[in-house]
Parts: sequence; C-alpha cells; structure tokens
Amino acid sequence: MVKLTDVARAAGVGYGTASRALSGKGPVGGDARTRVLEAARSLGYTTDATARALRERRTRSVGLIVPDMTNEFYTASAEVLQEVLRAAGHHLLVATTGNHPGREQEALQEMAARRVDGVVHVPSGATAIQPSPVPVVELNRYSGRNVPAVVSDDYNGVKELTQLAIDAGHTDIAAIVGPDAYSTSRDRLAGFRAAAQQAGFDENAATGRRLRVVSTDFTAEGGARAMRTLLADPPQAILPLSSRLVMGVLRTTREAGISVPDDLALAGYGDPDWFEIWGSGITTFAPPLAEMGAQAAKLLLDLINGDQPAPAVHRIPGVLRIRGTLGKGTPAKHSD
Amino acid sequence: MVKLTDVARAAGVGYGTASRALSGKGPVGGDARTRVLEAARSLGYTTDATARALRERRTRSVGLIVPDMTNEFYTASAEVLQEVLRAAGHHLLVATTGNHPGREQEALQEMAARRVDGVVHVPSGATAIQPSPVPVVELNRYSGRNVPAVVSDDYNGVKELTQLAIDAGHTDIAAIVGPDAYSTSRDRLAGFRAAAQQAGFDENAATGRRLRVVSTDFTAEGGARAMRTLLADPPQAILPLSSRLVMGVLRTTREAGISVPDDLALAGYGDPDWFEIWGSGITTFAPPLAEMGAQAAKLLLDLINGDQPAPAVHRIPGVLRIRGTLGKGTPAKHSD
DNA sequence: TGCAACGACGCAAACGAAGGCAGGCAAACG
DNA sequence: CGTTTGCCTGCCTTCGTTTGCGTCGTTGCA
Repeated sequence: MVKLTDVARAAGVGYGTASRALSGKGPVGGDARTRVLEAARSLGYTTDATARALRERRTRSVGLIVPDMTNEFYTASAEVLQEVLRAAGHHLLVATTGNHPGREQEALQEMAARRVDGVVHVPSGATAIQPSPVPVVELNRYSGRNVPAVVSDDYNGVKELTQLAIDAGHTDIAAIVGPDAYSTSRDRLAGFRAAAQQAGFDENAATGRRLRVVSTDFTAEGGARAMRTLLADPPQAILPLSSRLVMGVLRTTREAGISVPDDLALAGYGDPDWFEIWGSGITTFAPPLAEMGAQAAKLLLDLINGDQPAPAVHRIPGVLRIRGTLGKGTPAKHSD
Repeated sequence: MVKLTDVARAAGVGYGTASRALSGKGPVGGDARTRVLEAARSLGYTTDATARALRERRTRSVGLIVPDMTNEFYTASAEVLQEVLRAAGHHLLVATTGNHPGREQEALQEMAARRVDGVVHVPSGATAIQPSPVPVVELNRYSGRNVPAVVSDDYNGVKELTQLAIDAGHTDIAAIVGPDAYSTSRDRLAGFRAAAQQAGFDENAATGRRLRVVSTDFTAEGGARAMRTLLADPPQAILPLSSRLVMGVLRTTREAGISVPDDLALAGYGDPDWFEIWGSGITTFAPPLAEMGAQAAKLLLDLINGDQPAPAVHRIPGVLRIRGTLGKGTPAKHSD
C-alpha cells in the first residue's frame, strides 16, 4: 500500500508538504502542489483512514444500530440517513441487535471502541443501557433517556386512522399492538384509545360500541396468533398496528377463509409497497420514514458539530392512505 | 477517553504489561493481570480501534456495497452475512450505489481507504471498475472479473418455473427481465428461453406456442410499463423475473381490471413475504438469499485468512413455491 | 541597498496500541 | 553458594498521518 512518504519522495518534497498539498490546507507552492498531485495520482495513493483517524481523533463514520436489516420500517429510514450522512462525508457502520438488549449494549460499546463520530440508534425498551460517550440520536423509538429522538407521530396518525374506522360505521373494533416496552406500541395504542374512547367505545360495549386491544410481539407470527384468538369472537374491524402484524392477520384470515373487507374491515400501519396492490388496497397510516431518516441524520450532524440541540422527541407527521380495506362506509376525504 | 497508559498507571504497571494483560498474549503475572483488568473495568477502558488498526494493519471490518438498502433481495442476504461476519469478529461498513458505476467505484475506493479487511460487493454491470487492493467477493451478481461470486442458480430455477407455466397448459408466455448488463437478467432470461424453446416455443408462434421477452429496468415502474405495452396483445401467462417487476405488473393489471390468475396467469421471481398472501398466492422461484449471504461471508473470511479459493461463480439452488397464480392446470409436484 | 515580512517547506512530535528487546528477579539445579 | 534458566516486566520503536515550529529564501518598500 503506497503511503504519504512514497508520494513525497516521488514528488521530491518533504512529507509535510505532500500532506498539505493533498489536503489543501496550509500554504504550498504551485509547482510543488502539481508535482505532489501528479505523483499521488500515478502511484494510486489513497490516504490511510486509520492513521488519519488516529491523528485527527475522528473517523468520519457513524454507527447505525437497528433491530434487523430486513425490515422496511428501518431500512427506508436508513437509506436516506445514509444518503445525508454520505453527503456530509460520513460513512455508515451498521450493527443489528435482533431487539436483544445485550447485543444492543454490545453494539453501542463496539461503536464507541471504533471511535465513530456519532450513533443513530433504534433503542429496544431496555432501561439498563449505559450512556454512550459518543453523540447519539434515537430513531423510530425513544427510550426515555436524555437523548434526542426522531419518531413518527404515531399518536395522531393512529388516532385519525381509528377515527376513519369509526366513521366507516364499525362499532366493534380491535387493535393489535406490540410489546409495551417499545414507545411505538405505547404511542399507537394511546392514539387508538383516544379516538375510540372519545367516540364512546369501551371494553364492555356498555354503549354498544366496543373496543378491544390484543398485545403480542411485533412479528407476523405474533399478528397471526393474535388474530386467531380474536376469531373466537370476531370484531367488525381490526387494526394491526404494524406492517408485520398486518401480514400476520392476513395470513390468519386467509387460512380461516375470512374475506377482508367483506367479512372483516381492516386498517393497518406502515406502507410497504404491497399494501397498495393487496385486494382492494390496504387503508393505512404511513409513517414518514424517509423524512425521519433525514431528520435523524441532520440532528446527528449538528451534535457532531458541537451544537447542543435540546434532547427532545421530534414527532414527524405521517399520512393516511385511504384505500379499500375499511369497507363501504369509508369517506374519501384525507386521501392523497 | 481513557487510554492504555491511564489503565497502566492506575494498575501500577508499565503500559506494555497492561497491553499484554488485556490482550491475553504474552506472559504476565497473575497479580499484575488482575490489577490491570480491575483498573480497566473501573475506568471503563475500551481499546481504541483506530490505533489498533493502524498498528495491526487490519481493521476487523468488512465493506458491504449494495445498490440500495430497501430491497429485500439484498438485505435478506446482508442480514445473515452480517451475522456470520460478526461471529468472526468483523463489523460491517455499508455503502449504497443506486446501481451507479461512479458511486460503485467511489465506494470501492472508500472501502480501500478505510483499510477494510475485505469487501462484499453486488456489482453493477459496469466493466470499467478497477480491481480492488482488498479481497472482494461478489454477491447476487457476478461481473466477470476474476473474483469469486455467490449467486442464486437462477438459470435452473427460472427454467423449472417456466416449465411449470408450460405444464399448466399456457401456450403464449411472456417474460419481463431487467437490463442485460446484470448477470441476473441474463441468467434468468437464459433459463426462460431454454425451457420455452425446448418445449417448442418460439417468437413467431410457428408451432402455436409463442414466447415473448420484454426488457426493462429492475423497478416496479419498469415492470408496470412493460406490462402496459404487453396489454396491446396480452399473453396467457406472464413471468416478471424479479419481485419488483412482479409488483409493477400487478399494479398495471389492477389498473386495467385484469384478474390474476383468471385472465392472466403469473409466475414470479423472489419471495417477499407478501407473495404468500396476495390473492391465491404467487407462484414463484425463491432464491436462497440467506444461504447466499452465509456463503459469501465464509468465502470472504477464507480470503481474508489468506486461503485462495478458485475465483468461481458459486450457484446455490433455490426453491420453487407453487401457489395459485399459474391457474388451474398447475401440477402440485415440486411444492414444499 | 538594506531590512522587514511573509510565503514555502522540512523536520519532529503526537495520536494510542502492540510487540521486540533486554534487564531483573526468583527458583532450580549443580 | 554460584550459575543458569526462564518468567515477568518496562521501555523503545513502529504503524501513517497531521500539524506546529523553525528556517530559508524571496520580494517589496524605504
């Protein structure tokens, strides 16, 4: 691997001069500059990022810690996050946790050991995670630690979505949510409850309007299981509040021969591209994944540059996609 | 940030001893060892990976270069790739190219500059990419350069898939493929042609059995466009040979009010989870994405360890998923 | 023509860890 | 009791880059 001293020797200058010529900082004669540049080009010199990182005390890299890389919910944000960071000269070090607090802690330590300039982190709910010595921005979920977070405005999104189901005339609505440990579960559930209770729904159907909540894990299998238990006394409308839960619910209805929306209305969460072409189209709340990624990147860059943004939860509004799965009574407003 | 000399001072030993105690290499007294370990623990010492990388001339990190992070086709491999590499003590540096040869070249250089120990690369078809000074394994596609590659056995997979369509009784079959620059397009197309021609299909329907091929780009929009042009003279069966092309085709048939499989039989490629629950289930060839990721990781680890595997294309067999979209004539064999 | 000032450039130190080398001390053996 | 052996240990150097400092030469102004 050709190094700076090789370039300097080839150009007939000291290595300090070569360094300055390459980096563009500090005064260097036009003649020497062109000789250095030419030598570097012809030798195929590329500056050693490990040595530079040691000297400069920064790596121009940031860590991304997500539960897994196959979930569009994370990768859609990650894609634009990566784009924004790359434009700012940073590269991405990725680790997955599978939602295990142990691996999450491990990943955080590994990132710190590698001296990344910052970390974007989808936190599990674990409270035992130790504070990181590098700037951290939370994405998708917030942990409650004193760290800025960028999330979707799930409370209002799911509230509106629920209102949509109510407006469609359904009087027996069930929501399926993920584990309470995740802020996403809590926010979505709160939005659901707010809309339903405001419309007079309660658990006992005292008013003739009934709401139910089933909690499971955030997987298709969890959704399928939850739906199966619901089958004993099926609601009129089901709200699986994550795209994987939607998947699970649809597997179960399919097996059970239940037609959506004819036998059961459905409104989902998330907007993977197949929602549009499934049956009559799945009505859903689409979180602003791209904007969230961009926002998280910007926040982290600010942090890296020494600015101290208030550690707050940034809730970005998403959009309702009104399609066919809520049945005939669905109003056409809000659609885009 | 606490460093080795801090630990050594706290433990009352020289920093060489501290280094040996921490790394476990070289003789160190039991007493000194425990003092060093204790000091490191209480100070929260974590060895500086940048300094270590400079000295050891390896980073314990590998680069992953993919077109984009939102495509399940890449992330499903990446997930297990990451798993295997992590188990071997390597971490992942990720770059996306958007299939731009320029950004691909740039990413390769960046990886080299960061002195990654190796690179896993989904190559675009560009021939102008310069050889990398670090070990490279190609994934999903092969470029023809002298580099080991791990791909799905698309030729045989698509050949069998096509045979399935033929066995179902369809006599007018069209395939939609991606750009010829990608090995995936060429292999899938070759498999399609092999099966069709062997069964007496040709472009002119001279034998009463007609095959058509439409080439477009590997996006849903490309698939939708291709399907729209096909609508002027619709085939009996359509084979969009990537999951995104399937998505595009289904968008068009939906808009046009064409029922799949009643009006048009379909067999796809890839197996995103929604294929199972779309309509009667999408019959498809599922490439072994997880195995490919694992295999690529193992190959790269061998390369890093100095072994020199023959630079060959490893084709891993996938599996046919026989579901409902090929229509009534579909035989039940081969299913799993 | 002399002096000052500034641009250009070489040399050296530092970033933090790892490993070679040599010295010291204790135990074991003659 | 002396010597050797071998483990333990501390110090020095190295990895490749950036940057501060000192020096030299040139130029401009009086």
